[in-house]
Amino acid sequence: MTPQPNPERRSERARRAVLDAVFEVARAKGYGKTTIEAIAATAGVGKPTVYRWWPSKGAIALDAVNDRIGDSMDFPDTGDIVADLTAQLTAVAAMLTGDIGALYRGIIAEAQSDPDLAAALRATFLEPRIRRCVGRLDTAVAAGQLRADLPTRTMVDILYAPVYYRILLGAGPEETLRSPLLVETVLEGLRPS
Amino acid sequence: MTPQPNPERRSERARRAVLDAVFEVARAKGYGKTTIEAIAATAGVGKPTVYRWWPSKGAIALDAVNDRIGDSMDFPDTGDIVADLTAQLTAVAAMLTGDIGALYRGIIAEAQSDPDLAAALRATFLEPRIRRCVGRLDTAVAAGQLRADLPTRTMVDILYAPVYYRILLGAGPEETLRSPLLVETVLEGLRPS
Amino acid sequence: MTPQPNPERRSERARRAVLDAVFEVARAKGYGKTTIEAIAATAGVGKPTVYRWWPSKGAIALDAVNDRIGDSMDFPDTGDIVADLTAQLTAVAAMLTGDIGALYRGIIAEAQSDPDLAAALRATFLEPRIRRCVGRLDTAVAAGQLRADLPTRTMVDILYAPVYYRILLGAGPEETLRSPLLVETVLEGLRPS
Amino acid sequence: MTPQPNPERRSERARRAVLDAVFEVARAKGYGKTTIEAIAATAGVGKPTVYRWWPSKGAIALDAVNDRIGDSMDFPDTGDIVADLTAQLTAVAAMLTGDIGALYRGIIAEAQSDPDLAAALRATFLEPRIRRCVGRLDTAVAAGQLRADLPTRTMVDILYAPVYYRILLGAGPEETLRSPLLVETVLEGLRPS
DNA sequence: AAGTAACCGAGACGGTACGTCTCGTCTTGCG
DNA sequence: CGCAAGACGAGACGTACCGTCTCGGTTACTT
Repeated sequence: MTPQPNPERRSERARRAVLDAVFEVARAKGYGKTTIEAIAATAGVGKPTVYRWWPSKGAIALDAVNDRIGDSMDFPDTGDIVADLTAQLTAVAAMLTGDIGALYRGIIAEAQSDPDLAAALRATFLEPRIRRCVGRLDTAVAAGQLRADLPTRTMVDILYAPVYYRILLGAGPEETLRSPLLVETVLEGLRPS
Repeated sequence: MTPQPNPERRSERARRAVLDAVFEVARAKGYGKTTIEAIAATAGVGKPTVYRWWPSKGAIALDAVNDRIGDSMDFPDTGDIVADLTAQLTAVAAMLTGDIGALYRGIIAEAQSDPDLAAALRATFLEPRIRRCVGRLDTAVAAGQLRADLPTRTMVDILYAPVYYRILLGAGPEETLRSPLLVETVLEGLRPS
Repeated sequence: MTPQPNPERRSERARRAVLDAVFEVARAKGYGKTTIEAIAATAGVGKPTVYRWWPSKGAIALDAVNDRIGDSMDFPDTGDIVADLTAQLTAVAAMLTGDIGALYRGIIAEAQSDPDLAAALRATFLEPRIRRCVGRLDTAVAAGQLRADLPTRTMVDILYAPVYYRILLGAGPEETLRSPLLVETVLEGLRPS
Repeated sequence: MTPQPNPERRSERARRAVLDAVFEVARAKGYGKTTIEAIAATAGVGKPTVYRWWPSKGAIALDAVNDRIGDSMDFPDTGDIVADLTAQLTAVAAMLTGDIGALYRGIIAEAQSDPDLAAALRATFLEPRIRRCVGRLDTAVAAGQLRADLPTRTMVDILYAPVYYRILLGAGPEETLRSPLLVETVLEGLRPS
């Protein structure tokens, strides 16, 4: 979609170095004060190399987050939807308060005024995870564990929303991790009647 | 806390001009590309005047938003908690998708890497409104309209979270305004058992 | 002519620092490898300050040369045109082989593909000096020391040309300073018949 | 001297394409804005091929000028030294104001801060031509047409200098082509007494 | 005729400097 | 003494070229 140079000749070494560097710089100075200049310097890479492959700092960070998370946040399926959701949301909340979360919150912030980044965030990060969650919830609905008269997509929103809300609006980690309580409460509204 | 010059001699004209200018510039170029330089120029005000009274762009925007909203988003109390919450959340969602919302989302974004701004956002904007909401919910709990075994503070989080979540993670306006459905669903979980 | 900011508010400190820095950097690394970046850094001045007042490296160098030479190369008038010209041309040749000359040759080089700089070089440096030389030659013509059937302007060209020729085409200093012999020879052709 | 690859295997096609390209690019954008990148692209040649055979842009241009001029500027010998010099200098002045001249002036400019290029310019271009001129002048001296008490090498300097001087210091073409007058005047000083 | 060496095109790379933009501070009159 | 105006030091921005370095591919010699 974006007109890039020949990706076959791309240097894997440089790609790795940049993705690692964005974490390192963000840890040292905070995401807001992270500059592409510093990322390039830390990675031992020329600035044009960075700009050749990524359109913005946020795009680098998104790549780095995706790369680091990989499939490690896959959705569990033990048959118990409450336990699965609690486990998953706790993992997400933990992620959001760690190193990766610092980057991730920066990405969301930057996406507020960068539509391309917002689209990439949805397409490469949110949608796949939402879809997997939707799949798990569909199973639960089929098993009669959740009400059937509400789109599972909407359920996902209701479940994840509090976690993001608390992180982005500044709740401390301890509060965030009360999420088990949240899950149970929200699930009250999702029980089959 | 911040060492400012004598506020009694402050020019009200300059204050008004700056608060109006931040809206005008943000509307014209987007919050992300709004610079203090442009705000000062549009306001017909010297840059030092801006820096004398506000520590950052976000602080100006927060002042402007607070100034413009005033008490207009006060919480209704018709006795019907469902109607009141629906009305209030719809109003919030509408605000977040308009001119003010653009600024507001910018403030939240900037607060991700500016702790001072995050604190100011909580202290001058969120907390007062949350407290008013908590008050209304306490009344509803007392009236037996809501379950009593959950802190009303947590209820507020669960109710508002989906609105913010959808706005900040890029749902379109149409989706956002499905919030009445959300409210009802969430309230299912808050009903007294 | 060039639209600059208000020159009254210009910082004399910054101006001096830049003019000195161009000499220092050129001495250290050669004019060709002198960058505006290095000039600004050496001067302890921001790059925009440099670009605010000068359009190019050559323009800075030209200012610096003019500033340093000042009136020190004024034309002598002892009544003896041969002695005066010899003195003057020797001084020019000496200048061209020293620190100032290194810069000056760089300016001439840069002017080859920068018409604005070429114009500035003629207007602020060459023309005033040529005019003073013409004045001296006119006196000599009036005194019958030089032929009257040749424009004194052309005489100036013929007299100065060999000095520049040797410097720019790479003659060493020793050769250049044979200029007394050159002057005498050229003057043979300028004697009244 | 410079360690090059086996010249026997050199691609004549690439050589020609580069020498032609430097003219084309310089005509289109001016010598100063001519880049090796553009030369290679215009020539349809890889950058390493250029760098393999030439150390700098100036070296390419010098090769191109030498290649294009060839022997076409050979010195005439009609027996009349005044006519021969006038013809020759007029031809040089004409060359210097044309396409080749634009390149040539660029080479001289670049040579001011590139000693290798300066040396190559003298060795491959200037010296052979000066030597041929010296030969012609020696003949004239022997024929009693020129004074014998001045090294003919110096005479060459005095004769060519005004042409270069006017071109390099920015005199317009019309002035430059007054060179016949110059020649006569200068020759006054070279006549046998 | 096959093998092989080296030049070729293409173009990504680590860099440097460019000229611009915006920051937040400092300086200078004006009211 | 706060104000407008705006120059300043600082430094990141995104771009253009630099000169180097792989890559395959294509000659053109060697065996």
